[in-house]
Amino acid sequence: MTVLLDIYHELSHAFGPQHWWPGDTTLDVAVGAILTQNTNWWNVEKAIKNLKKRDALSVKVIHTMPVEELAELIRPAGYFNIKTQRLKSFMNFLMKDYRGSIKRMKTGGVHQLREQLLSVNGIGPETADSILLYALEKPMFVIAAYTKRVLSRHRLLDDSRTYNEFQDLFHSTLENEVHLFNEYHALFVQVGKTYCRKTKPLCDICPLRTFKNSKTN
DNA sequence: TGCCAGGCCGGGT
DNA sequence: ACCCGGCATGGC
Repeated sequence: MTVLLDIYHELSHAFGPQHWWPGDTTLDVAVGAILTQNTNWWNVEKAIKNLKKRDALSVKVIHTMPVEELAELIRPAGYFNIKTQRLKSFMNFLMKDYRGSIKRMKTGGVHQLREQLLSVNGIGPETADSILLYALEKPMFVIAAYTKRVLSRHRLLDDSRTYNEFQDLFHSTLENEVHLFNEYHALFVQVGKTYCRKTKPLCDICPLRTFKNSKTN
């Protein structure tokens, strides 16, 4: 019925299950969401590995650790000075509002949680929604640069639309289900990386080429 | 080699 | 309300 659901099925068929953040703890996911801002996931994995090796993937340890030491551990993720501050801000928030336990966020209402996350310095809409969806398992659709690019390349929604307008499109035309949103966002990243790069796009063999100019509502 | 990666902030118009 | 420079490592 809806084009967006058809696109999901096409991507799912083309790429299969994405299983982002499988078996990771709630905190692993949230830390990963901050570290991966404008950064290749491969670099983030090295930083996460460094943290785990030092038993530093915990709210209290990151909260307490000297910034120089933390920066050194997450260096491979890039922007390490700014991301050190962002991790610190996030842990401050968890200590202050949730007594240092991110799991305590799970009982909260999704809209209130989103506002709280957005108020943390260093957490914007995509990072907040990634934490809500992948860490707290709330049905919040995540919009990435790839999501915008893929949809605008196919003339389904203009790239100049805002984050919230892109998000509303998914929230209003799809069932708000965690599993669907989880897979779908990951699939947009996958198809974007494979066929929708800024330079050398492969539009002629993209699995979504037949959806060009489709109406989205 | 240069460009890019699962953004966000702060200062300027 | 936008627009833009800065942030930084590692892979292709």
